[in-house]
Amino acid sequence: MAKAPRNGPYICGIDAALDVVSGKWKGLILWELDEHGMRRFAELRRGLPGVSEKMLTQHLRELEADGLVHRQVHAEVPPRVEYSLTAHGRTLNAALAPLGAWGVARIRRERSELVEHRDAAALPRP
Amino acid sequence: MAKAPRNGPYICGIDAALDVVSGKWKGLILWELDEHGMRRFAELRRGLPGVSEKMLTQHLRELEADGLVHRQVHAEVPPRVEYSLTAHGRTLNAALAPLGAWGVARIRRERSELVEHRDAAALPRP
DNA sequence: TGGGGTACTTACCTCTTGGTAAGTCACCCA
DNA sequence: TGGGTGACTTACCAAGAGGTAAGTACCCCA
Repeated sequence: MAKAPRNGPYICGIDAALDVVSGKWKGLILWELDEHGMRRFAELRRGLPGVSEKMLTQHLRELEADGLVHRQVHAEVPPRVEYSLTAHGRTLNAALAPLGAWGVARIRRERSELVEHRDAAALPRP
Repeated sequence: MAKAPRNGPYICGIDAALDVVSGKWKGLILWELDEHGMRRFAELRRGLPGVSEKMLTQHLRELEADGLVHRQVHAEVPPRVEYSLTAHGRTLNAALAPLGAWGVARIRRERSELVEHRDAAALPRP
């Protein structure tokens, strides 16, 4: 149940969107599914270095409950389960794109600041 | 210290952006500052129904440390402190805008589903 | 017979997030 | 003299997010 009643009512849209996206691996899962279109459980696990099986299933269930991810079970042995984005999931990812670009720019900015500091520290002492 | 080393390294941009935005009131604070341009501490507190003073100061400090919010102290009595967005804060808000729109659409969708369910429940039993 | 793969579930534990309540310091007003 | 304002800080506490480790059920391969 994890986060059962889906914290509402929301004050604004950001609020509502952050609610479904917040969770340590949710953004990465969405990104991974967007990149590959369709992924099996173990593929996702391998694609997200450090995720535990518990959190992966939990987040996938929440994303499914929120109508962002589609879960298709094939009645085979060994079992095969395929995850993909729903139409709503794809619109969410599209809305997330500018944020991702901002994040990339921020990482670049931070890294260049680090380099400046390192260079400053490397200067000979007067 | 709150979240001291700013969880890096990031796997992708979404990751980095969500890191600075996640926090119960961060999105609302950003939105409030974007709407009004400049706000005093008590104005923000009144604008965010339910926020505690502790969380408001903590979030504002983190946003300031992340270079998103500018904090101007006027040496007066009683003290006056004004918060506003930096250039980076404004670009973040711009990147957040599509997500906000998505959230609004989602709220509308959920509400209409609720109405359908209510109407279905209100049908006369056969 | 034992090891590995698939997709999970369950129990337990810890660390973080956020809430409550109170204290602070300087001033102004009644 | 006491209360109110402004912008905080501090101590304590509860809920929950997320990690670890083990168990499940079935099959294939060496």
